[in-house]
Amino acid sequence: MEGPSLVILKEELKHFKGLKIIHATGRSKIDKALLTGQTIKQFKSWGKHFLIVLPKRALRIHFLMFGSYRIDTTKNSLPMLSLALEGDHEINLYACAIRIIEEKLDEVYDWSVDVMSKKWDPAKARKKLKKQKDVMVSDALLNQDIFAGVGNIIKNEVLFRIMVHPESFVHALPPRKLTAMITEASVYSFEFYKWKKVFALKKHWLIFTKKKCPRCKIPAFKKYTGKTKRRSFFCEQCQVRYP
DNA sequence: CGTTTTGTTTCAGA
DNA sequence: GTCTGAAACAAAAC
Repeated sequence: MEGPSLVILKEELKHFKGLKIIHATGRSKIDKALLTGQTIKQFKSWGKHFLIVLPKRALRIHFLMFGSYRIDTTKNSLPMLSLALEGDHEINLYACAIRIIEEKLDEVYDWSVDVMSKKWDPAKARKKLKKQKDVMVSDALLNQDIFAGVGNIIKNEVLFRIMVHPESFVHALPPRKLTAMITEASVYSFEFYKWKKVFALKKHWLIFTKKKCPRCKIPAFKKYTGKTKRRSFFCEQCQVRYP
């Protein structure tokens, strides 16, 4: 689940702010006794981390690849965590990694790294990218310390939009391409968010899972690229490879 | 029905 | 120390 999906979840849950947790169950090994009786102060997100803020601590939910949730309803599988709230509400979290954060969130998270945050700082991303030696752009975009929230779909779409080959090296990008990559990581995340909300995400994919290039129509490539070895879809003709 | 995947952490071994 | 590959985790689409 990529960053924009968590922004949507935050919106879906905003009316539960201020409600007390009556009961917590599920397969997660966290100490659920720490949660009962606590009031939900806020829902936040940092990249792919979904945060349920309680008075003294926070719950950190990571949905990984296959995580999902249900609000006021259930799935057939066992939830990793189920929160029964006041007013007969419930939040069910499935196939996710859950941790309790005892530290202050501002000490744990640099909000300016989140591409969808109001505090997103492209100049900081650029500085970090300048330090990346022998790193391919397809790995750099997935680096959560630089582009928190960007996942494999966003990576592919950003690289197609800026017409850069996924196996290009960061240090070889011309300055304007580097700027475009940083800008588009944030811009496309907001478009992902907008389309996902109206269930029209796939419809707008230009290259991800596509068989041919929408621009020049030649067959698209699929390759597991970089150290992260994640799927990259690209056009060998349109997307320039910077060595 | 086996394979694949919107992801990350952990750990053994080099 | 530091890097890397594999395993672990989990669920549903194809």
